[in-house]
Amino acid sequence: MIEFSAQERIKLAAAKIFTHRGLEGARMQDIADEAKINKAMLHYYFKNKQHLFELIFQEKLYKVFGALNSLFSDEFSFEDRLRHFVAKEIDIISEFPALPLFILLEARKNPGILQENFKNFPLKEIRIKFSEVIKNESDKGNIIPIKMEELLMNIMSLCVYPIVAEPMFRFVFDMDEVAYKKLIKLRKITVSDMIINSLKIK
Amino acid sequence: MIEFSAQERIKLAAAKIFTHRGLEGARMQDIADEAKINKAMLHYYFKNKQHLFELIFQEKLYKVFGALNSLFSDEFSFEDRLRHFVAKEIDIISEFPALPLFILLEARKNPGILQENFKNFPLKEIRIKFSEVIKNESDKGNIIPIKMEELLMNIMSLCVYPIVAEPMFRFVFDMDEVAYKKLIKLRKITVSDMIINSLKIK
DNA sequence: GTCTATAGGCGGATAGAC
DNA sequence: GTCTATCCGCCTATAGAC
Repeated sequence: MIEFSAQERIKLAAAKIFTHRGLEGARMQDIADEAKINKAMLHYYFKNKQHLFELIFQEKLYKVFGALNSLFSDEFSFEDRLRHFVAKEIDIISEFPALPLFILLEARKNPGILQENFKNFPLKEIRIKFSEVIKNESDKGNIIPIKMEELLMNIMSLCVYPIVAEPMFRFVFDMDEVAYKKLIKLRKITVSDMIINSLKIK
Repeated sequence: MIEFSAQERIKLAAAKIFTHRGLEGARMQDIADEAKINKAMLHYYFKNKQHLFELIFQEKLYKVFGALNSLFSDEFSFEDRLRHFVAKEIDIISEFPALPLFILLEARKNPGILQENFKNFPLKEIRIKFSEVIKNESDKGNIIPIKMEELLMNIMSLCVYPIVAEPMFRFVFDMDEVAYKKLIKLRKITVSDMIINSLKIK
């Protein structure tokens, strides 16, 4: 069992509380309890609640978007890279199921927050690269032509939403946690299959 | 222009503020302002914040699930009903884009809330009916066999997530609001096509 | 670095006049 | 039914002892 420093424990605790309850819903006392630390110490290590929040927000944002890079590799076929991306995205979101919810809620409350926390990330390059990859594959006759936006949106939706919406789907389907986790794991295959199938030339 | 009573204005305002900011993020003052009414009047018409919140929550929940019924009609083909359901779901969510976010956030904070607010809704019957419909179609050789859970999850994900995640996708794709709305509208067709295509027997 | 005690403000709720 | 004034508790933040 690795020991974490106070600072690390606070960050882990803050990530958990903020992602589950949002900025307003989170209580500094709850973060302190979770970190097994005195409430005053939060203000010693991090100036204030807003400050701590922004730090966590930025870190999580980078993590979610970082997975996009697995779409660009020369070693593997386009199909393999898609399968890999789907599996990775499902793993990342499964680790923090409330994370997209948290990011989206904050982005709706504060429309500029994505820009502010994302200045150095090469989004434009990723867009261009991914468009090129798709164009390449369709020029070679491997897949139908499709807009980068539509494809990415479909993949993300099929991967992310079932995890984010676990409480709702489990309620609708009357499933227990174990059965649901199994279903999500299975989706690494079924979602990949569905996406790849939709790209096949008829 | 129709005039709304104070009570109606409060409910509309509360729906807007709660769905955008969540229970703790919402300010009674903001709801009052939005309803063009005095803050004290909120407590005259509705006992307190919690009370008002639960009312709105329940109403919205019924609306989201009500759409499921369009999957069962004798007049239309299975394919047509799927197309209709997709279009309806996209319309409902577009009207209140933050609604699923709000429901999911609250469901994570308070796991029992769905049960509590949903006692009289015939979820079990809907599950059974939908399974039967699918079984029927696959027995007739119209579609591949598929689990009710998987199909519904795919449809909901492809419809709901792009609307819920508008701030994020617009940021990633660098799109303005008009272009994004157009893209979503187009999805009534593309999502239906994708779903129906995935059910086709090869 | 850690903790206790407390300041200070925000926001939900209510009293009471009209 | 409507509004103003005000109360009060909760929660962030800080002062200050150790």
